[in-house]
Amino acid sequence: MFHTGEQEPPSRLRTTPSWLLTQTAAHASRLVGEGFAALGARGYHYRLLAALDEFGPASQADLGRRGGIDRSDVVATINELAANAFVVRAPDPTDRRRNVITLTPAGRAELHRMQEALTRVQDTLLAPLTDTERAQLTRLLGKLFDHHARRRG
Amino acid sequence: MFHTGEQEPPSRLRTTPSWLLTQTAAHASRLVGEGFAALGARGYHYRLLAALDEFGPASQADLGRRGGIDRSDVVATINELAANAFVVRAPDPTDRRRNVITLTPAGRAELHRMQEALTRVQDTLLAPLTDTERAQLTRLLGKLFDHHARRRG
DNA sequence: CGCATTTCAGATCTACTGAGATTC
DNA sequence: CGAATCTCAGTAAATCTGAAATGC
Repeated sequence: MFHTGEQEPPSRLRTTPSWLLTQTAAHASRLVGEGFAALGARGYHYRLLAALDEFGPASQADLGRRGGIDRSDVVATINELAANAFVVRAPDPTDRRRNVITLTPAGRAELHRMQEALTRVQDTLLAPLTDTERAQLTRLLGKLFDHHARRRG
Repeated sequence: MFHTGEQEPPSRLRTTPSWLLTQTAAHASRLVGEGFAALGARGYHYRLLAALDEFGPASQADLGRRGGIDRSDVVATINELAANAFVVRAPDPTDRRRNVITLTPAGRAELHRMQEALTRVQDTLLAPLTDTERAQLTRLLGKLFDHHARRRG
């Protein structure tokens, strides 16, 4: 991104944590996105498949809450996953407003492929960090995630 | 985001650093974006103003490299900044392919407003971390940023 | 009635690609 | 000629809003 040599990167930008987080994260997102794109998938697919794998069948609204995806985007993503037979969408007999989304074996296989892609990206991304630093980073991010993920978006 | 109570957040997602980074970062980006939006500005504006403030007048191509913004998006962003008289775009007499972009006093004032907004967001974002942890996080992110920012996007 | 769920249409921001015109 | 610069048009992914239809 920044050209080779001649200029140092912006020092003020480098000392602003939220900015660093945003920037580094943008980079991480891009790498993760590329990893998923190689499978013809996207982040939304992973989040929904992972949520289904962990919590079992759920309504679309619940999936959205668990995966942090807007109700509106869940619809489109489930459409795509269902078109690939990675999930099944069936009306909930106990509440006819809802659809029950169920992970299929093919969907679980797809999830595993995506997880492997994620692991590979990890190695690239965290290359400059030692094992200790990686653990530190995971802990700090987990703390931030726990704090923010459940109170307002 | 995740509903109050009843279910723990996805544990597998919580132990994947690149995923945590992506997710937490998405949240940070949203917060930062909201902070900027309150000023009628966006991240691109901040990046370009900050780069100009630190390095002085530059061509659009250089600004793009320094701020990690695509050549194409620099054009549109400079258009907007120039429309608000935050920067001046003038042809480079020594190289007629280039425009020289210069920060105006109004642009510097705008940058300061954006920096204050960023500081406020910081406090919200890093609320769950101690001072030591904040320093740790900044160091780790800086390391990642340094490693990745200058070799391919 | 109020509320939740699903769905669609549309908007924004960041990021990237491709192509063309100009100039070095 | 090859390379860099600026510009425009268009695409993609993630996120969110508003409104409508349906059912609790």
